[in-house]
Amino acid sequence: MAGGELSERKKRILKAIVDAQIEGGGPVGSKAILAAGGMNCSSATIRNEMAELEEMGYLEQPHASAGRVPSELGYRFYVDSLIEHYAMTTHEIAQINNLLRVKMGELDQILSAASHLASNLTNYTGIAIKPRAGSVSISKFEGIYLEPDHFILVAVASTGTVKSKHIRTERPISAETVTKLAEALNAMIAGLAAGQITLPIIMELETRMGAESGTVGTVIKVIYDLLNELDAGEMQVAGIDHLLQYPEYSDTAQFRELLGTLEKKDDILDLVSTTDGGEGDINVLIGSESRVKVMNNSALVFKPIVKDGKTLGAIGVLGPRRMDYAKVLATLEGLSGNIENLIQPNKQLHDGGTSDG
Amino acid sequence: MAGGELSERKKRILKAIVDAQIEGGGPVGSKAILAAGGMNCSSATIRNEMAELEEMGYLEQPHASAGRVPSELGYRFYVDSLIEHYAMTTHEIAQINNLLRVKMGELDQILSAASHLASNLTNYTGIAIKPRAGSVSISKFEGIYLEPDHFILVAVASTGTVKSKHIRTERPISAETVTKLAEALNAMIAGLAAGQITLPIIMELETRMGAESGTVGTVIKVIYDLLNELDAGEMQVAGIDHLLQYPEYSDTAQFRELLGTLEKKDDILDLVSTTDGGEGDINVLIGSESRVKVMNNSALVFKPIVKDGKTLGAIGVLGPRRMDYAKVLATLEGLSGNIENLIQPNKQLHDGGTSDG
DNA sequence: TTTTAGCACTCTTATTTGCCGAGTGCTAAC
DNA sequence: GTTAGCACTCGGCAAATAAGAGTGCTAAAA
Repeated sequence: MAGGELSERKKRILKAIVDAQIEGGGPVGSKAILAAGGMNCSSATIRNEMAELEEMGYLEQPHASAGRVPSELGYRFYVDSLIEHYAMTTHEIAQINNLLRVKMGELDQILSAASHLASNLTNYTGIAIKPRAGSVSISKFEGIYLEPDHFILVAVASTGTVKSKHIRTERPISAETVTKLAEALNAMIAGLAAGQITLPIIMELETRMGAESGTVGTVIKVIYDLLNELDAGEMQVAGIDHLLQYPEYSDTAQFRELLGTLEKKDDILDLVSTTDGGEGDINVLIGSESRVKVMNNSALVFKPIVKDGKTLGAIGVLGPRRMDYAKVLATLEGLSGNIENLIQPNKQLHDGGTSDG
Repeated sequence: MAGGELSERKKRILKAIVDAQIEGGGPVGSKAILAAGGMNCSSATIRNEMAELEEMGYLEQPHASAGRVPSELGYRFYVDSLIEHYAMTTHEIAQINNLLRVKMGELDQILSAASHLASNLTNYTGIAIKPRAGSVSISKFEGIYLEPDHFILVAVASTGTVKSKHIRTERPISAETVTKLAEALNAMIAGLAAGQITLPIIMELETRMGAESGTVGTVIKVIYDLLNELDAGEMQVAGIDHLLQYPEYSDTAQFRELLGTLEKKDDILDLVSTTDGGEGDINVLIGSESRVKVMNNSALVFKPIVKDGKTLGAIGVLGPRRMDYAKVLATLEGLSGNIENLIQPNKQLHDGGTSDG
């Protein structure tokens, strides 16, 4: 892991192999490395070195007469120690700035736009996530009266997310009752996580509503649902089709499984929600490091979006294990920086007086 | 088209071919039809009939020494005239009832659940759509004050959809101003489609807000965005992975295009929004009938969800051209019936006092 | 001790060839 | 109008062959 255990030449060879892998595809042999340049020795020497690198676990050989391929450990070492800084083109930078500047408003929309952008800039699959969280609460309630038996409950979550639910009552209620209900909820339920809404609180709520307590049961159930939805997180995927351009996804059955995993969302949502490489750092999960078996020859890179120390979301990229890490890392850094600027009210870069959340 | 032009025996042969196609896959020959039963003639006669059916355009021959395959016209005739009623199993019915009964609340969620269900019950891809519409308006506004420079605008659309936007103001405003703004919007903007919000109206709105008119410009812009989002429709896809089990999607490049189309949403959203086979009827688009070229060997079946004569959404199924139309039609009928029950307040089947929208 | 050149060997991939069988269309008899 | 029989066609499969890429090893050179 230290990296010091590899001679300079071994590093150079490993890097050459990973680089070739990233653009090319197939296994790479000793002559190809020589041809790539930067080596002042013969192919025989390179062969010897490669044999040693294989023994150390950095390389693998698909079969006896093929070239070498980096192992998971090889990629890990590359990402940790050999990666070069990728300089985004002005065009790429402009794309990030433009799209996100136009998009304003909800974090959902920003994340969604960001995942599309991540996908298009990198040619892999983009992912936008609102992580699972155990302790989301609702900071503000509001009721919107529509008809005598129909109103809407709007809830602003502690994360800033706004959710609403239609509620139909069995007995007619008035607009005033709805207002009163919202006030009561703000007084009693606001700030509580799902687990903290206890029976005594509900009973007090009913007392407070007095004769109009009929809907309290329904409303509480709706709030539970709301909090659960909020806790459950969200995930959007963009540009899955990009993956099909890479031969590692040409196995239909395997790709189908991956598609299923992406649709089910659970696994990846869990993964991102529970993996934290420290405050807002980029995470790189290579192959089996992700614990999701269908992603064993894929890599997932993601970066949390943090505001005031709270993780509000994450954007990521999913691609083949041999993805262009340098480019992906740079893109995600660029995107997340932009997003965090957008959502930090203090740092707001005003453009035309529009605003955001 | 009339169907009368086909002899009873030709119909039976065509039906046998389509049926075999639906479960089996490959082209079907005269002997296979004979083996399937129901024919009281020899394979030679069947061959003769098939040759005629091919000449009429109902069948096609992939190559000279293969069996026959139904043409688009063949499938069309099958769907229009030969299809048999599919009886859902009690298990299937139960699944529909259960899942949709538990799910309550927003149409979005119901549609989403329905598309998943459609996908799982049919083993094709499920689609949930809120169609594009040119004339969505907002029936009710509400403002939620959060901080001196930060409030939320909540809008209830004429379709029942609730949307919200965070708004940050340049100058501090009070909670009362937010309330007043919402009232003014309800008085002046509610009920108007995007195109109807004219300058005079905006100016009157500013007058009405008097000294606090500073945010009107921002708010109007947000409302425009809101209306555009509402007009643009929405689309969700569930169970794309199912498609990969069918050999017609084994061509990676082609499948990739289809995936792209499903992600872009535009084409299909347009298609569903502009195709109306009359009030709430099921639409069956086979192959090139859909005008979307990547769907040329697919079929799209969808059913609008109608409430009070207004189309609020649609659920559909996308699969290979040789899909099990009988099953798909039955499933969509079952689902849509259930959904419409759920959203018709008059017909509400109460369960435990919870409610829906 | 390290590096290099050379060579035999291995294993994959692509291509060719030949064969089998499914299915047809046609003709002639029923 | 229907059926049996038969020659013919064409795709798919499998074995056989050829080509190539890359390795490991040995022995000589630095």
